[in-house]
Amino acid sequence: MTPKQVDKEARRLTIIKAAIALFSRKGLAGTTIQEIAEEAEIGKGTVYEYFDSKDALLAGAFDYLVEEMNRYFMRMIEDELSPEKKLRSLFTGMIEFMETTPGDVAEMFLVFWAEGILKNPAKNAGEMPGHYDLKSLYSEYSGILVDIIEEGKQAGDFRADIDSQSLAAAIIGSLDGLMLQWVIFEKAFSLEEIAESYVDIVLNGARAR
Amino acid sequence: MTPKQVDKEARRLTIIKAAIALFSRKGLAGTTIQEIAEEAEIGKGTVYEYFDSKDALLAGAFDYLVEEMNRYFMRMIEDELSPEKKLRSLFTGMIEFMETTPGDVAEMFLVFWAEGILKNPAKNAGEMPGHYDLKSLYSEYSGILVDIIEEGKQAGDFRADIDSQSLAAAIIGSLDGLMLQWVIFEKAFSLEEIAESYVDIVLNGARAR
Amino acid sequence: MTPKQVDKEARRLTIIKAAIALFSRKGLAGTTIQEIAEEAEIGKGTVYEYFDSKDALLAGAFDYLVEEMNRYFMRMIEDELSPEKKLRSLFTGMIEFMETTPGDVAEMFLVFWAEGILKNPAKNAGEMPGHYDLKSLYSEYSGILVDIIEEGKQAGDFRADIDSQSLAAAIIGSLDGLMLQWVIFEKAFSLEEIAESYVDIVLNGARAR
Amino acid sequence: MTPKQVDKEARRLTIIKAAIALFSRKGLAGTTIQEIAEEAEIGKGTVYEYFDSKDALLAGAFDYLVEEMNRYFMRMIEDELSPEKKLRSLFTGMIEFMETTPGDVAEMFLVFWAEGILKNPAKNAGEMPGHYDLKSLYSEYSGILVDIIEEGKQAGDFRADIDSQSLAAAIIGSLDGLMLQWVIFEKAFSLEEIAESYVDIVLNGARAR
DNA sequence: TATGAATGAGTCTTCATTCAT
DNA sequence: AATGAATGAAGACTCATTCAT
Repeated sequence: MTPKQVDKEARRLTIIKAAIALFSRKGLAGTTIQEIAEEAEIGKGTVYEYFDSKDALLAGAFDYLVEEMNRYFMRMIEDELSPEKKLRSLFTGMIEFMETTPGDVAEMFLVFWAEGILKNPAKNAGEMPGHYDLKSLYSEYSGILVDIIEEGKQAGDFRADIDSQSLAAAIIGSLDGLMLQWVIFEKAFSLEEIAESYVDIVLNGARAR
Repeated sequence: MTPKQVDKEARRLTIIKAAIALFSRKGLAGTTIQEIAEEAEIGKGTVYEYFDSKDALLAGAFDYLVEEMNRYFMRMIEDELSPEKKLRSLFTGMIEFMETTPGDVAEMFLVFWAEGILKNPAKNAGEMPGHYDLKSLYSEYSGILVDIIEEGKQAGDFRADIDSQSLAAAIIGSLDGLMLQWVIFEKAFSLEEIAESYVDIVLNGARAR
Repeated sequence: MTPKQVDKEARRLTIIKAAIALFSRKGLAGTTIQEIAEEAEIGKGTVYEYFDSKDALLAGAFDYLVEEMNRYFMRMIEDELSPEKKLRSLFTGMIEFMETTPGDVAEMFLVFWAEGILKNPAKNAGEMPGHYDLKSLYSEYSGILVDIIEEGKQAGDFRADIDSQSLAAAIIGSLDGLMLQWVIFEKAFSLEEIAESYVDIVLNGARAR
Repeated sequence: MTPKQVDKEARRLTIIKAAIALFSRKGLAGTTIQEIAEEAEIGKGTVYEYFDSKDALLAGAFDYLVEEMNRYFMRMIEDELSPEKKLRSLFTGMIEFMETTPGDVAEMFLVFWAEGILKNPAKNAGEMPGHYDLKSLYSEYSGILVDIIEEGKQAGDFRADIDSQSLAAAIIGSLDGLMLQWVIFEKAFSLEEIAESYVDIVLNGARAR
């Protein structure tokens, strides 16, 4: 009566992880479904039982990584830390996330950037099945940062003349830019160290005195 | 040397520009040589008279854009400006460059990032004919910035305890991150405005007082 | 024999009817086993409990429809009608059969023709598991017609110089051709009406006077 | 300046003939583009230089065969023959056409019927790139026949009470049904002979006296 | 030199069939 | 007996690259 019993959620995750491992190393176009199936140790057809298309798989990988990232960041921020501490732990959290999460997270985001923007449905009119939304993601994170910065301005920690939106954008951009250089230089430098100087400069510039 | 030579150079450029127009809109994998030929109003075979392969064409586009960018930035910096002015004009120049140069420069850099890193010969052992070198580019720009920052430290404009390397990286990363958000939000915000706040924060944090 | 047996037979029929509904609408190649299972409201695997293969299922559908058709026609002919009446009721019966039987019978026959002839084991040397036999079917029906025609010749109803075989073929061909046009014109004309004129012409031509 | 010189029209025809040879033997679904390419002695990709898809190729085959058929029939009819003679030569022409034209014309029409009706755009809502139109074809031929029959009625050759539309349909249907039986019986009987009896019956039934 | 016709390697995707539960 | 998860063979189609003209 009952068919083969499988933990579909677990297998779905296996496939996503296999996909991330390969996409992050060879890009979307450079990776075949065949390879993903082999990495996940399943048959090629099975991938299609869980994802409708290669693009849907990429979207699945996006959702997975974003959720992981959220888990990390929310933890960093939710406590009773001071606004400046919160911003610092954002950097720390991001670094920890990138170093802890298996697979090359940074490279994977590169892929999300390229695919998400170049295949943006708004630009190239046409369908884009299950495509993820970078804009929402960045808006969401920006909103969180704006709140923290406003809190800091209220508390008198940050200069009152600072535009929260701009600072939020600057911080997010710094994180992205940092990550980008990290992968460009093949992770040859310590992310912690440079992030430290990085955040010092940005926060120093924002600090009221 | 001969008049023919000039002609060839012009056509080479036409092809590169056609390629940039398309790569920046649809990505490398999403663009066919056929389309590039059409955009350049030449035959498909002719593309191969000027470039050995699609990858070589991408490399050609990279070299072209980098040269254009260099022209811009060197002009911004070569004068007798103060170190801080120089750093400011770096942002200004970048924005001007992106808004002036025909084609979607920012998106094109996205492609360079993704392709240049994911197909890095160092990672994927194997030949990578005519592949460009993001590392050298970033090193070069970093070096220029370090010189400016050192000059600023010498002059007492910047805090002495600042690590020039880190600040340089931070500035470059900021530019990249800014550019990235610009394309993510479909250029809906003013690059000038946000860059202004951006550079204020960074320089404020670096300024000695 | 056992109650289970009855149940199996009923389910077999359900599957066949589901298959007919789909094959007649989308063709053999255009229909998946999955769809048939869904239409029959059973699991995909269950289809294979009743039929060894998709081809066997087509053969099953053929046998089922032919039997239904036979039931119809035999009833039309078995009585004490005159030969001409019998021939007329053949047309009537065929029309009634096509309009009464659920599913698109006419389209289904189109599928049988195409598959039965193009995959004829005699032509494409090789096994053709469970393939039905159009030739026998047509021979059988031809035989029945020949008998009726002979009877009519004996009785002086039909011209003596008529070749029974040829007339039989002509009548069967007329029915098929009529059916074909009916589906080509998407059943936009009345089958009854045209069949009436049709049979008039054929019988008029055959009638002795 | 000029590329490889090829007679594109001739090559297109070669491909169509190869396709007809294979489609008529193994059906549409049973034939691969690879096989067609081999039959035409060209590369697989070349087929796609001439036809956008397998379906477009089938449509091309349809157009080709219909044109060939038209050429035949128009020749049969255009002269100063009597209406009855014209109808007779329609049968003759069809037989000649089927026996003369290389490839299995009759089987090919079977494929056109099945594909053209089952994939009819009107039924299965959706695109149907370059699909041929059986309805138009049959309408056109019906129109021609109606004209001939009307002419015959005018001339007093045919009974006045005959419905031209119906007789036209009956004649076309007869031709189709005849053709169908011919392929069902693997062309084991003489098409000429049976057609002769066939047309005798039909025309006899239509003849005024 | 310029061209586009030819090509086949390579890929996504489908789906009939199998089989563990 | 019933099921649907797994599978891989198979095939349509794409496109970078070659090369005859």
